[in-house]
Amino acid sequence: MLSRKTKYGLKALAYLARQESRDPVQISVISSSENISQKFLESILLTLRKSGFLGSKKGKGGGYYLLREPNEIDISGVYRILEGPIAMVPCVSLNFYERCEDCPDEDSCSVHKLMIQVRDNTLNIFNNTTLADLIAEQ
Amino acid sequence: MLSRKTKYGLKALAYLARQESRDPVQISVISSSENISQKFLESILLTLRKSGFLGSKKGKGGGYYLLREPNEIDISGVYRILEGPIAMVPCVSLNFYERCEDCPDEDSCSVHKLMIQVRDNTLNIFNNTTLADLIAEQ
DNA sequence: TTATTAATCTAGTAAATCGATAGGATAAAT
DNA sequence: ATTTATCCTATCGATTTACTAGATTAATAA
Repeated sequence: MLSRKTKYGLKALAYLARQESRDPVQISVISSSENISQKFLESILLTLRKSGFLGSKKGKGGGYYLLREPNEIDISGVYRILEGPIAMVPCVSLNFYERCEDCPDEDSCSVHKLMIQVRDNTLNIFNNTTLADLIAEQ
Repeated sequence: MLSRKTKYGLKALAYLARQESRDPVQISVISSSENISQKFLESILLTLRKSGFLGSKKGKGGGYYLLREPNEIDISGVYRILEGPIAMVPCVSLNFYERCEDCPDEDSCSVHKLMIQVRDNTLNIFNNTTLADLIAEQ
């Protein structure tokens, strides 16, 4: 299940991608447009700024803005920052690998092989979808 | 992320599928073979029995056994019973649909379209993989 | 300089979920 | 009657989730 954090983060990024200019947009504007708790969104946008997706400006006329073009920001990067591993089990994760304590041999594990398939499929979608695709009409 | 419950459930089912006969296998045998807490596995197998995947027999010589052949049990059914929805957001779930409070219009939601793609891909794998595939060599 | 504005940062918190565990009830075999 | 093994209910500590409070800092405008 996708956490609200990730969902809200993607929606906020899509909102910023839809703007014509790259001028700063206030948190309050995004939160009310997208029906997201302002304080919660605050922490999400902060995370996205710290990880290099967004820039920010304080004070009057301040807010958040995209640092790259929408077609240069794919979903996998955002997902990994906000949600964590794309894989359903740590033992098939490319970026967050951990072995399972219960599993003596990954290669003979029936669940392992299945989860690699799921990971590859999801990764394929996330790697090949950008913010520009998210906001495309139709 | 896949819960341990689902992972253990799949491993236990795969274990039973690997047996040559359909004679009952005790929980303790499965739990020690697969390194799963016995009490936890107990509750998982009970769930699988109640949902029609397993049969059981009490007393000496008792245990759990598959009610159908491994190639007749696909992953999606098991996953939905143990884990819940296959979709990453309730608003794209086929079996556990719920609308999002924050979303005025699903069709124009950028996350919605993305999550439908992920669901379709995962569903495709789960619908077309059976216990027989899980235990196949190589 | 001062006031205003809006992001930054630290902390905390209620509720839900997860991964178990305890212990007795029930049914089947010897 | 005794042993065996599932059935069932209840509980529990730890973690995660989805927030909220409130003070601080930086940028702009008066």
